[in-house]
Amino acid sequence: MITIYDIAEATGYSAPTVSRALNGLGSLSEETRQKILDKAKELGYEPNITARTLTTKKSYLIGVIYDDTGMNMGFSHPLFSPVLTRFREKIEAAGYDLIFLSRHFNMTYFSHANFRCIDGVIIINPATNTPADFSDFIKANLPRVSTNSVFDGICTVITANEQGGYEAAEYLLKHGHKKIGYISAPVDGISTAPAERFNGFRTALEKYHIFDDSLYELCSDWGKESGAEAFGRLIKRRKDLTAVFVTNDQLAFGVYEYAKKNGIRIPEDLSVIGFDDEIASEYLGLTTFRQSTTEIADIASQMMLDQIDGKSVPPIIRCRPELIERKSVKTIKGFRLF
Amino acid sequence: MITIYDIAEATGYSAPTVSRALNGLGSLSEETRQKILDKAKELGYEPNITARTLTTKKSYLIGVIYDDTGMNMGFSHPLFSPVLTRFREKIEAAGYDLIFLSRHFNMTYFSHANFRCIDGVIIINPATNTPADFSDFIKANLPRVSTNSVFDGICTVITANEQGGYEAAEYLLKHGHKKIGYISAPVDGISTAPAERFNGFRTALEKYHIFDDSLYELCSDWGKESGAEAFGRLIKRRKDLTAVFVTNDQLAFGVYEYAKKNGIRIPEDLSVIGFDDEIASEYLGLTTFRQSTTEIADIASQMMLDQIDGKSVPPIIRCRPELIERKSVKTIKGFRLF
DNA sequence: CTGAAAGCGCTTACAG
DNA sequence: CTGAAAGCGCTTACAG
Repeated sequence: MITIYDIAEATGYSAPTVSRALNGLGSLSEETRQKILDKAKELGYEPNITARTLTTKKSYLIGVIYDDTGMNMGFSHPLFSPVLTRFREKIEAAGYDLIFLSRHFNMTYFSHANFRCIDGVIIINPATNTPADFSDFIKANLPRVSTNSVFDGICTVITANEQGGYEAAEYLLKHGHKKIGYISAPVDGISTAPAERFNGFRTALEKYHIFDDSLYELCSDWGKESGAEAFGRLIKRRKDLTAVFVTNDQLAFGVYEYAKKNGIRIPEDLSVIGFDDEIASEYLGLTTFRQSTTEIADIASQMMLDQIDGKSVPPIIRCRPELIERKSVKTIKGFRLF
Repeated sequence: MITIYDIAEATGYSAPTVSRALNGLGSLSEETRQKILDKAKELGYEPNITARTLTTKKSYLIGVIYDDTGMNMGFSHPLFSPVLTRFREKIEAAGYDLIFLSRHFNMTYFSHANFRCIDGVIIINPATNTPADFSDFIKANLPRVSTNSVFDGICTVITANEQGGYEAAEYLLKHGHKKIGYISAPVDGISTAPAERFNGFRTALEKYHIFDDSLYELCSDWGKESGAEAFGRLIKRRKDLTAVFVTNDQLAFGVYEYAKKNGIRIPEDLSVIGFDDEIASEYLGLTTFRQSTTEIADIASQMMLDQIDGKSVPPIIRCRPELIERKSVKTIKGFRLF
């Protein structure tokens, strides 16, 4: 391993001077700088971030909080996967590297962050088995951004879920539906999305005074089995339903399964709208919302870099989801709400 | 930030003694150790890996080579996603953290690895735009493992692709097919899978003297459009085909699309076998192979830890893929090869 | 424009 | 069983 001392010795300059030349800092004569740079190249010098971090406290490391526990999708998530990919691109282009934070060996996310001297943290999907606590990050004023859940004191870049819910209801209303159910993913304090989407949905229905509580059904988890069960409960209670809006596509897949087993045709007998636009959704022809992953990641990385630069950032930024029209919604003729 | 010097001062011992107590090294009296440990806890001491790495050259960092360029799936890949998830679990349980390696700022993967003082590297999916060169890793004898492509000098844990190809052909033969096409993903020197699967396939057909070159069709990339085009070329040339084995499910999806557009029914008119078992495959009823991602990741992490421990590891380990029977293969009656 | 000194937080021989 | 010394590779004031 070649160090700045090797370059210092080879050129006759001191280590600090070599350091300045390498970093383009201080006032050096052009000649000196060039000599040092040439020698560095000749010797195949490679900087050592570890040593630099020890003195500067800057690691150029961004911690990623991503825990699959309870989700069981690995990195194949319709929102998380593209957000992580794009965020990584942007953050690496700015000279930072991504490292996964964990909670092994009695460490908390925060102690792990300190252990690694990270410069910032992105919360994509925290573990849900034990409540994640981010207060330490906030107290320490570590640059931080969240891309899926709203946490007080953490700049959150997230889909305009309420608007999505409203648009879903409006879309169904426009297609002539009046009896519209809502199947919700768990409301667990981790993801705020199910409640937000429901709020928008409810607001739209209340506008026309057609909302009532028996339209709402809650799932125990985010998987399709859970969606099938919930829809079963819902349809038994409300046989008059012509449409259902589901928090996310996985649950909607469960509705498809239940429908298939029970001879309910989609969209002839039942219209469905989901959320997420998973890969399989295209194959099913499911009308659903696609979250603006590129926009979310771009803004999140910018918010991160801004905080690192000492700038203040807004507490929350909403990105509009896009309705992907396919063929799971039927138009009911002879009926017009608007 | 609390350092060992703070603990030393608070307890009256020296820094080296504190270090020994904290790390459980050297011969310390139980009393000393306990006093130091108690004080460390009381002060809220957290170790700093940066300083330790500088002296020990051990970072407890494993570099991940994962580049989406040209693949365009982000982290949502049927093989890579679960392998990365499981590998991460295992490696973190052993006290290591995962960091992504990139090639930004004129860095090579290797110089980035040195920059970060990583202890090992896992190659999941290297960038394909510029040929990745791993010779430096090998020369430096850095612990290394590859989970998708075979590189000389790098311990590779990979699916028994040839066996998969053989089994696919055998399965189709057993179901009465004799005219079986093969649609291959690009043979580009990065992924060895397409060629390996083809080899197995070819071996099986040659055994019964029914292989000929016009059964083979090569795709320009791994996407479904490419698969549709390739199948178009193939079926025009060989109208007698009753089945086709496709390197991977994405390409097989293209076959489905082409078939749908051209009134070819699956499996009535055409039997199809894919590889990967993507999520959408289940919805299509595609018979395909599932790679043993858990096994691959478990072995890969073990190989990594073994190398870190100075043990030697085998150059290559093959994991058997599992055939997932669904309904894309028809049995041709009245014909028996075996 | 350049260098001597000191320090970042930790560990490793070497003594005793 | 414990400590004084030195070093890992780099950067930051402080001088001149």
